[in-house]
Amino acid sequence: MSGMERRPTLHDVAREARVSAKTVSRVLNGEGPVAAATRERVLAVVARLGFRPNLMARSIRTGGPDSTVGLVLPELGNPFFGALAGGVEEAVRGRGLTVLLGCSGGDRAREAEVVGAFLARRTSALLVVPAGGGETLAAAAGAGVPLVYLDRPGPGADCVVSSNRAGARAGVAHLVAAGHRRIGFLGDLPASMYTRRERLAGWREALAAAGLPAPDALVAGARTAAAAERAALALLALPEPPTALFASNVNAATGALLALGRSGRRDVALLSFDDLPLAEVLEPPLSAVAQDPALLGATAARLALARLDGDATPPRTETVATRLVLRPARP
Amino acid sequence: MSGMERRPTLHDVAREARVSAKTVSRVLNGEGPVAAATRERVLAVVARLGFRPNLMARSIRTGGPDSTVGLVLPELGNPFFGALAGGVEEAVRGRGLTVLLGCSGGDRAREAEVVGAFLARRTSALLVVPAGGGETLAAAAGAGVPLVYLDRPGPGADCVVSSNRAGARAGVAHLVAAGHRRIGFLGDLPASMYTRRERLAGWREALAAAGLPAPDALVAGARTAAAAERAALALLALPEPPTALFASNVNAATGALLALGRSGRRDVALLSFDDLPLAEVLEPPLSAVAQDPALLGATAARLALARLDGDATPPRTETVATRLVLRPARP
DNA sequence: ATGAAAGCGCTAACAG
DNA sequence: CTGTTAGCGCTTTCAT
Repeated sequence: MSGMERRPTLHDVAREARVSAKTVSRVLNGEGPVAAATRERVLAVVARLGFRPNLMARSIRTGGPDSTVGLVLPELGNPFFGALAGGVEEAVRGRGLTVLLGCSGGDRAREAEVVGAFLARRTSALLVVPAGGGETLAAAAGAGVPLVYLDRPGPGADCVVSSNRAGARAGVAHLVAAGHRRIGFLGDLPASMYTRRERLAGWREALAAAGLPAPDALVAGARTAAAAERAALALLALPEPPTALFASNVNAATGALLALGRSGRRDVALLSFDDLPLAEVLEPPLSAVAQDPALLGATAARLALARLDGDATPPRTETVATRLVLRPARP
Repeated sequence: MSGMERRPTLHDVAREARVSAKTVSRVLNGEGPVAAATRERVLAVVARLGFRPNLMARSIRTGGPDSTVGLVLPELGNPFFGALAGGVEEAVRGRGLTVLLGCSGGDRAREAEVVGAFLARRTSALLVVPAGGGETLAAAAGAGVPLVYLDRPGPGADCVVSSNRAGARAGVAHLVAAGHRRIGFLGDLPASMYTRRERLAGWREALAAAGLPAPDALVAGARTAAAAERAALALLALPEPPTALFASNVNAATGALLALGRSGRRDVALLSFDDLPLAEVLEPPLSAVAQDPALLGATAARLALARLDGDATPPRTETVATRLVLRPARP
């Protein structure tokens, strides 16, 4: 009964195998010439002792960044960000990198804290859904760490976003094509938010393209589903109410569905930005402008890896296409 | 134009502040007595240089584990696991720990790989939703690293699960109380899965308690929503079809909803295990046995932290309560 | 083909 | 109150 022993080190292996530490190091890294017999012996001891090289010690000595990628998300309850994290993890694993996960809660101070901790770990790259404007991020990451803004743009670094504007335009255009002339916009709050702004612009563009007015009275905002439900009801109570609603995010869509469901109204069309898992089983099925969060994450990872590989071109923005998912009424 | 300079080290700070490295270290760690004037001077230099202590170097020297917690999930697309990760992150942040995130994809080999990488980083604890039986995990974590199984039990370590059986029993009992005598069970695959087994047991218990038979004919399994839809239709086509369905997970619920929706049947009751975001807006609203994934994660983190704090009691299993969310039909 | 010594950035253990 | 020395586990020189 030995209790919990100290983890074996490279030197332990060296001693047992009767070689020098450097030789063990060589075997482990497959570098330099090593006699086949020696290698066998070393490998045997490594296996017997269950030795695992200490990655931190290695990083320290080699001086390079650690084999982690920092990912900072506003929250994880939202499936969108979960899927995004999955995309990052998968894209990064092939390179032997591990994801360090942090939550900002949408708060700049916490974001700064998390980023600080990541930088202290010498993360090799930083992928961040910026909580604020991202100014502090740009400063922090000046230290030669590739930075990629996710989902929303920021200053002085690469950025990956969905085609919010074009997607919204396509969605609203579909409602227009179905004959609607007054289409309400149910947006996020605060109204200054990047994604909300872009999607609202798309709404305007689609209406303008059809020669329709885009009165502010048809624009409402809410942060929660409950608030969105009230906002939707308010829109429908207008003297000239919309005949269709464009819900620019999941909460807005949920609120709109609640409003329509509870008031029993089946004469108002609905289309949402960001697809819902149960959209297909709703009555009527809900059409949506679907994003691809996993691809968003994977793209950001790819961008960061390119920077690690020496890409020194000016910061660029990549746009991930959205897809209009039409779900006709059931027979 | 300096390009990217070397990150400043503790010695750089010491030199600029005209003190020894140890003094800077003391200031940074708030340990030992330091003259106020000296501390100010050091702090000023730290700020000016933008110095951040290298956490890896510190870990190496102190010999203790790294300030990370490894979390291994089967997938991140599933909101359940996203929320779980959020719970872990939040519980662990207070202790200054960061989450290392890995995906096993439900594959034991990949799981072993990820766990190996985490161990090499000297993660201070391991929280794993085990892909297989967890035998390899128990062995790997023997190395004095606290291990907690999440969502499903495993050998030789702590474990946190939902009250699958009692939750399912309560859900089915509710259907029974509503007068149903033939209640179909729509489960996960493979049938040997822990959560499926437990939920099926709950189904049986509820029926037995009411003196009702629990024929195998009423039990069906599926892995995807599409397959669950077919399975549900098959159950409903039975000579003595069920009048209610108990969907034991999200995919099963989705499939059942599709089956009922597409076939236009409104005479079959449905209740699901694991709540759906849009359950409230469905027609009729869907009642569910809700899990609390964030609490599941937080509980696992708490268990692991206790072990880090020296708790050496035998492994224990904590059960996180489920909650029956009844959603009456709308007026 | 192998090894000895030095050192990465930091802190523990002792001075003074 | 502050500094010196040594050394964590590993890799980089530079020898042999």
